[in-house]
Amino acid sequence: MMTISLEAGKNLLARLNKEQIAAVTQGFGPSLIIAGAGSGKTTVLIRRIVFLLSELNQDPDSILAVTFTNKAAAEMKQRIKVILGEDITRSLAIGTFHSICARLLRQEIDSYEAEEGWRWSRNFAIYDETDSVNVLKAQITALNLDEKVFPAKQIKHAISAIKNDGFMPGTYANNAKTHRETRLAQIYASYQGALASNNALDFDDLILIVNELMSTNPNLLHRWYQRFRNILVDEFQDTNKAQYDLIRMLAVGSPLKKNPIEDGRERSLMVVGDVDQSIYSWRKADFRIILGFQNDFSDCRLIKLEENYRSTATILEVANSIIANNTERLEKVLRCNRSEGAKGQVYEASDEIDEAYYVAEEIKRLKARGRSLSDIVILYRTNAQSRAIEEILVREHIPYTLVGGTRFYERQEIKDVLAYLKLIYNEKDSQAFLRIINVPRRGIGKVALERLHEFAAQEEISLIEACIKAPGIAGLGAKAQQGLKDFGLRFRHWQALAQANVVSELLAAVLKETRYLELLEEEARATKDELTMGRVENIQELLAVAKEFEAIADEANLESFLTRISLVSDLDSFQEGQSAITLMTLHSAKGLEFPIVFLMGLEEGLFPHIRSLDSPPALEEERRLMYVGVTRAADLLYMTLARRRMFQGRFNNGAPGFSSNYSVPSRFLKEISADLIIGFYPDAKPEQTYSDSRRIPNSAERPRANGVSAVPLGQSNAGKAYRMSENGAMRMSGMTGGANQKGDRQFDAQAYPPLKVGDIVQHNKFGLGQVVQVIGEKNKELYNVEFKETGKRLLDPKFARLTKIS
DNA sequence: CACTTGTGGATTTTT
DNA sequence: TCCACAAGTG
Repeated sequence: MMTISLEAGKNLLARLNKEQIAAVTQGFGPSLIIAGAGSGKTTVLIRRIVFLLSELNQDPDSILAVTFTNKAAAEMKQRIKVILGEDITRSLAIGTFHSICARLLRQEIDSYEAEEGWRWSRNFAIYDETDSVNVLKAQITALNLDEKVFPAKQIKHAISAIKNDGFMPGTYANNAKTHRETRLAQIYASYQGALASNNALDFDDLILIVNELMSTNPNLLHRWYQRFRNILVDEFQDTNKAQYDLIRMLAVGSPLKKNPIEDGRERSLMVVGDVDQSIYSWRKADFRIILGFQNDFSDCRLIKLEENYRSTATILEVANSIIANNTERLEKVLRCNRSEGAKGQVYEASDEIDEAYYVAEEIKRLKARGRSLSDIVILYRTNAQSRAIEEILVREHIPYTLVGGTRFYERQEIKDVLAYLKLIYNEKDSQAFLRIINVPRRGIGKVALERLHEFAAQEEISLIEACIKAPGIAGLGAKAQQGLKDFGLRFRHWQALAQANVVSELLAAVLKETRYLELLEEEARATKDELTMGRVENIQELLAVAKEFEAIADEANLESFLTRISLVSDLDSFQEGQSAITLMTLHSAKGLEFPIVFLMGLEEGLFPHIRSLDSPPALEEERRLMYVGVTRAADLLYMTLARRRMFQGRFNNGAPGFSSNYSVPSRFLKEISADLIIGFYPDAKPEQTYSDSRRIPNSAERPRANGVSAVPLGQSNAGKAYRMSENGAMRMSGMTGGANQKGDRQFDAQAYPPLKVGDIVQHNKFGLGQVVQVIGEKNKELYNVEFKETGKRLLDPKFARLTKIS
């Protein structure tokens, strides 16, 4: 390893400023790096790792580097590999909290037993949002609770929050105060028990269980404490309590707070973050952790990277003038390294179609002026906004890559096929079982499944065993009996195959023997259905993914394949440099940089989002999101808004929180000094629009996406078609047919008695509640009602039947 | 059991 | 608008 230092050492400090050098070359101990947007923190992190290895003589496997996305981890590894070579890079632990914890649990979970006696084994499944919500639904029903009062999705979010705060079911139950908290504790416990019986963990468990292991098992903690002597955490402002507890335990070797980092050996802990870019509080990230870090580690070094190398002076000033309106900040000034640059360009469109046309026209002009399409990104607050711009981009023949939205691994056909692999890997995974037991059709319906469950419970055998013995189940049709038995035996055969074959071969065998792909191909040929054709392609793509995985993975087995795909996001497969513009949400854009940025939908109620308007901290988070968006831009910044926006099939009126047909420009626009932007005249009506003479015709006359035919009318509600593009990112290539624009719909102003704050009301689902807020005016108001059972809810009196009491 | 039709209800961000 | 799920039909 000594050979590294000369070559690497020389370049290690090249082109770094004083603070960056200080961060890279500091000695051991704890440090906090406050890194403003565009201040080169990734470079610092990478060089710091190289410095630890080559100059401070640290072992590669003493390094733990936590990134926010898998993509960031992959990039970091790639750049280190170039400097230090493959062997060393391979032994570095670089990844997200979730992937690192998953890997650790594959080793350690056998020694974990919950208070309640639940256990998991190393082949645990990782449940995604859908799986978790389904389990939760079943539990809520089993507890005889009303799904209307306890909506599974909302409960999932609540449990997630509890887990991210580090509470196990028992602890939470003991601390439950309100009636609802007691109920929640009950649901939490039965949910967790159900996960255990499926040998499954959800995303949050990955971190929570590692925490439990570490804090209850001193030997185990000590082992990992000995190993990870150099810890680096990126995007530290978006760390939650559970994650921070874990880091602190690993750093100090004890679950108790305030221990010094000392064990007679050299250790370091470097966290890097920017309070102004904290945008994940809804995932229980807490930027106050970064503020408290110096207290927890009193000998902490503080280094501020305040030199911005990315953006023009104007763009930085725009960002600064916006973020200056926040109160909860850590003092920091971004110094600019570039010239003034062009002013921010604002366009007030008449509606979202006009807005999209403006962006498309501008992109064409930029291209004509020699800009590459890959230099351009379009950012928006909500995924739903992508639809309007996509349609125009397709129409104008501007290629684009969509990041987010419906992800590859969430598509039906992919989930189906993967469910086979998951079940083969973890036989207890009932979600996987339910998904595929009748896919393809085996003549097994609801009744047959109930019988099967009863039988399995009665005989105390697994569902798979029960399948094999299905001919012995009374009251089951011959078709179902045979179907179940065949499936059970076939399944055992696949399990045997899995022992001796690589993933792609196993996958191919499953596809062949189930005839899944064959049936799909037949259907595609027969119907010429775009959607089905896309599905066939997606499955072929999955096979390619498996093969690629085998080629590059360190351990190319089923276990690491499944772990990996459970934790990847759409963003992770996004590659820069393609000849296409990029579309994504502001959240996805964190950590990325583009020469040209379009921020769309700058309207009150959309951005800042309606759900944030009545909460000052939430509003500050929206502002940070705006700050993140602006600071993605290096050269040019565009901001657009639509005076009228089609929302759920109608214009703003009637949509929650909008009190008029016309939207109000985002307050963030008003916070920008007027001399930094052009095109924004808060009171003027837009004069010329791009779409006046070419409003989108209805779908029948619309141009076809990429030359393929649109979805036939009858299929319009069957879903969306997606196709893979060359780089593995998704592109929407089908259009939902049958849509026609009816224009503005009239409301008959219904006669309902207006309510005011303080009124007590009765709702037939939610029970008694009190109006705490009235939003909007006249016949369009909405009521924020606090219910005894369910808490606050925003209700539209046009839909919700509210009866005034008293 | 599989498929069609109808209705009600919902709307942020994602590892 | 559009999606999920319930109810109804072959």
